[in-house]
Amino acid sequence: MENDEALADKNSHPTRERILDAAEALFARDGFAAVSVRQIMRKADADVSLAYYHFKSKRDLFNAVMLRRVDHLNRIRLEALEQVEKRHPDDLPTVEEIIDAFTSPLFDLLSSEHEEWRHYFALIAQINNSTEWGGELMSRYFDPLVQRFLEALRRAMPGCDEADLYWSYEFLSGALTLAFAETGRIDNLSGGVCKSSDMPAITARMPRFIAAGFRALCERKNEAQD
Amino acid sequence: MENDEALADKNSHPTRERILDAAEALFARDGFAAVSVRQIMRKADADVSLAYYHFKSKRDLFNAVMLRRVDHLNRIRLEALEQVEKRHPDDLPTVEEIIDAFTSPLFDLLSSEHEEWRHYFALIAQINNSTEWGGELMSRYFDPLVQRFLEALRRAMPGCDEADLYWSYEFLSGALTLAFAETGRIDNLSGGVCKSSDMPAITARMPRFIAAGFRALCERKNEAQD
DNA sequence: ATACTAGTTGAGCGTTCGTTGAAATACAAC
DNA sequence: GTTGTATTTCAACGAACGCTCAACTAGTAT
Repeated sequence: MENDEALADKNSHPTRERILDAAEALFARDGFAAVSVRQIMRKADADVSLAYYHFKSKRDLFNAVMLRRVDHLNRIRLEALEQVEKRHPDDLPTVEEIIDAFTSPLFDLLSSEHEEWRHYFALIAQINNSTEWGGELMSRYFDPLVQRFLEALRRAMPGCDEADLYWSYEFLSGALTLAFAETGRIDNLSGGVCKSSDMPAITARMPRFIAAGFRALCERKNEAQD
Repeated sequence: MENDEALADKNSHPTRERILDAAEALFARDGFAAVSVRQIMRKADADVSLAYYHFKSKRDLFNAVMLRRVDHLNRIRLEALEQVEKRHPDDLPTVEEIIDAFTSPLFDLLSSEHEEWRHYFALIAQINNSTEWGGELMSRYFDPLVQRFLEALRRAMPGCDEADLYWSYEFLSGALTLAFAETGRIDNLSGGVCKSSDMPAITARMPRFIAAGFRALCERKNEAQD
């Protein structure tokens, strides 16, 4: 918040993208309200008023930061699901395979050299857990894709109760966003045994954990419904 | 952010508590940085400088908001765990029972008339998913209690891998905080089938979902460990 | 009544906020 | 070169920020 970080190379990218990169990194670390436009432009190595020339306002800049990545994210996740379904021309994909198609594209983005996505996922975690923006923004960006995945899950678990399915997704969403936020909490709790940034460790565990949860809730039969 | 909400009855509570209540509600809705001290004191119906008399700074006020509830929270959760263990003088509690002891005290707080806790949980959700504060603050407040629960889980799942256990808790933590944040996301996604504020619906589902996840990760045997 | 402390008030310090407008530059097409 | 458009610079607006200080009131004890 106080120290100016390494500022962007002025000739490496066009100004508009440098602003988006700087805003993404700062919003992700400190949140929308805690970051000033001046701070962003200092990091982007450009004049303050350029933020209002390329984007109309601070809020619109925030939206632009979000929209730059959300389309690509939705596309590769949809492709992963279609890939899984193509692998099952006759039978149906399992719950594990569907959850894996939902999560593994994110792992791929973080395992690669693209540091940029790390900031984006930290930002998503903040928004998802925000009372003021969470419900509306996350729905606007991701609900169509999520509905597509829920449809696949309904087929994998026929007769599944609708409320059970939606709540299961809520639990998945919470676990996923926190794990990707890399807050360092697990580093402290485990005394260094686990590291927030250890993506392979998450890849190996989350689909199994989440799929078991879905099964326990949505596949239960002949039981009282609270 | 713009409209001043119903301000507190000046004679109902002492000033110090009115400030804490107002700060809690506003921090929970808009986040630490988005709320000004003036805004808080307007809602508390008290002069700005009283915030700096009763608390030293905005940041210290925030800490006071947190500390007011965290002790009570840790105490009733510990009691719930001890209650479960007392119910098993000879054998061990099941994973479901331990998870239930971890979560059901929260449900009780929200199911009762105490609207105040609702704000607090929304605040916790923000902090837990914050890159800058999440790791440190959450550990400081909750790690001793969490360690106590993890110990019980180790006994319930002997031979459990340590990393599996810590990651399982990370998933639990994410699912729990999002569900309690009541962001309204599930209302949108489900088209009204589910409601964020429906605590009985969560009570009936979360322990089962989470316990199944723990079991799937920590009870697996004779498998490759990536 | 006096003295002491806890609590409250209102004015205002210096700084930063989001945002804007006019002037300057860059770079293309004619 | 001239025109035109896209981008950049610089200075500044009013408003709000976190915070402080000296004065004032309320209550309690001597």
